[in-house]
Amino acid sequence: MLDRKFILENIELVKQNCANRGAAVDVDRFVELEQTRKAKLIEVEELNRRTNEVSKLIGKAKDQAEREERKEQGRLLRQQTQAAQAELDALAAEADDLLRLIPNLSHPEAPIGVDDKSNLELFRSPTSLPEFDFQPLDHVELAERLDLVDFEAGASVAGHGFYFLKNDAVLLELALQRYAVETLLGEGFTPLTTPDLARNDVLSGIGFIPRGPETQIYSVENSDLSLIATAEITLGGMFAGQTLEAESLPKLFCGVSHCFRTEAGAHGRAARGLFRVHQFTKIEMFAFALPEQSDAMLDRLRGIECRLFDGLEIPYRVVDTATGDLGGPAFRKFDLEAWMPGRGEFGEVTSASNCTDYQARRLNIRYRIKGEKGTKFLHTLNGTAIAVSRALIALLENHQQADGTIVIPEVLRPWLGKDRIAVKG
RNA sequence: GGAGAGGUGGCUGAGUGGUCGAAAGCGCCGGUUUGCUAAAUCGGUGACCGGGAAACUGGUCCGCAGGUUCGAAUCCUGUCCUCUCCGCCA
Repeated sequence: MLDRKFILENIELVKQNCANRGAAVDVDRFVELEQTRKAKLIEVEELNRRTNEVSKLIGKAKDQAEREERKEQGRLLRQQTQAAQAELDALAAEADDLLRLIPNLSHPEAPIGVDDKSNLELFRSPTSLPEFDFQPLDHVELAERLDLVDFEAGASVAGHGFYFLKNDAVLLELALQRYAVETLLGEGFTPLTTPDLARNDVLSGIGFIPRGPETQIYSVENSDLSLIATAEITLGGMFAGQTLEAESLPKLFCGVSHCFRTEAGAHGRAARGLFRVHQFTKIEMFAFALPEQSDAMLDRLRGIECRLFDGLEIPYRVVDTATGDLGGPAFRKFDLEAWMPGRGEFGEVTSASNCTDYQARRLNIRYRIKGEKGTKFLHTLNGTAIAVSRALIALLENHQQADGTIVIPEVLRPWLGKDRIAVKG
């Protein structure tokens, strides 16, 4: 969320930003609520002050009569205080609900537009698009021929959108994980396997809505837990409520986790095969940074994503995400879209976001500079290293050969133990 | 899952109804002393929200949420977490 004071001082800017992002939030109503809230706060504090004053006097009362008289006075004050406090709480809750709906500010260079059609292509990969002298297959057909994925079994066990990886696809998943983690270790990231569930207040701190008709999240009945949609949730939640030393920043983590998404309302749209599934494995990068570090850190995360896909010899383009497509927390977001021959178009495979202090403020993650008074909110960033299901699509489809085999890129061979996937026997 | 113990400031740790935002020690910052370092010594040293140009000042915070009371770190309830023992288990 944004700083309440900042909103009051920059009402027009915030309204314009909401419009650019397609966020229908009543900013004026928030401003009005916030102003009455402040006035009420002063009133409550004054009542508290008087209540405290009276309470202190009771201990020093000279005799029983005076004591009783003051107690009565205290009782009356308490009633008034409680009433005022209740009004304040109601105002604060309503203002807070609105505040949490206001999206982050947007980077001045982010393209302005209501949806992904306004995304701006920045550059393309050194790997050029493949030229096939045969009719390329899509990953579903390839997986079928090579016996790599069992969609039917997935559907019968857990429903549409679930799948079993099989044979070399399993080795590929492990190889991709290992490749990503090794690369990130070389970059100074601390590797973590994270919980696949998280408390709902962590979810909403990161910016997800755990329950409700629009939710993308599976929640666990009779508990405060949900299945995570990304390790961004657990990694970001690690330091909730904590104050870190400035000199310990930036902190870099890579998380290995499963991701679960209901994909409510997304059926039929590019839903074939592994593209839009309810569960996948992902290696995620997460950074806790000082404000002055976050711009460069976003470039760094994007650079790592590019290098990972360069190593996989997969063609892609990098886009600067338009304001309307940023979601709530991101200040700026770069996506890598890999070429997917089966669809004949680019499909999102990774995403790197600078969320500035938006998540940190919700999760209350601060930093302290040695020798300076007070604390400030740090910046959080996240980026996909490898989302296995989508990386598999790009890998299979781009590296397919005329003879029906898949050539494995050099970087995965040490982990896979072979240079080619072929039909068995 | 069962039985206990406990969660207090950056850390250790006192505090069982008022003068407690909280002893003491450590750490940290500053002064004095001092060839240098160390030691000694004196003083300062929590966070958040608000008011004020500032000095300063009001409120809130002793895991979290409620309750009792004029008044709660302290009493009550719930909850989360940690530790120990037992059971179960990959």
